[in-house]
Amino acid sequence: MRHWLMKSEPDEASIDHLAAAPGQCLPWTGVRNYQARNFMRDEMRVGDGVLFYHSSCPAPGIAGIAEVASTPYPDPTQFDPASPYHDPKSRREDPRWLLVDVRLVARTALLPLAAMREDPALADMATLRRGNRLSITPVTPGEWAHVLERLQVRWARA
DNA sequence: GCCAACGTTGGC
DNA sequence: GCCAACGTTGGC
Repeated sequence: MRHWLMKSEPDEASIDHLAAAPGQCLPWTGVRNYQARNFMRDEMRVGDGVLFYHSSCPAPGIAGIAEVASTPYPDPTQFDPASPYHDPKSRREDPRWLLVDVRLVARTALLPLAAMREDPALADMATLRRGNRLSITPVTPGEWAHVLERLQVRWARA
């Protein structure tokens, strides 16, 4: 099993939205970056662990734990002209953008970005690297175990 | 609002 | 294929 950090703007999809969703599960819509898409399309498996990260907000940081809850499938928003994620160049016969569903495992206290940066155990985290803008990044087993420990989350699959 | 960093576009 | 221009991300 692999582990991931997935960024979401809480205005759009916060950990609270996830907790309130049917089955505490949401489709990860809106990814329009090929590298992030490829992680979902090629490397994620159902049951993979997810650090749910709040970005572009007053208090950025890890807000909870989630898991990958589906295999990849086409992001419906790419075909919706009314959606901000509409992609007129994507064809239904050959969808450009795929997504996975994500299910809540645990809401946690916020692990603020500043605290992540101060933590030597997280010094090499992909998402903390200079200039990184990827909304989905791999998390190593060590980083995953460390974050769950800090957040006091016990998870059978961890 | 600012700005660094990166990704994408499109002319050539 | 190159690369300048432009757009986006995301912290501050």
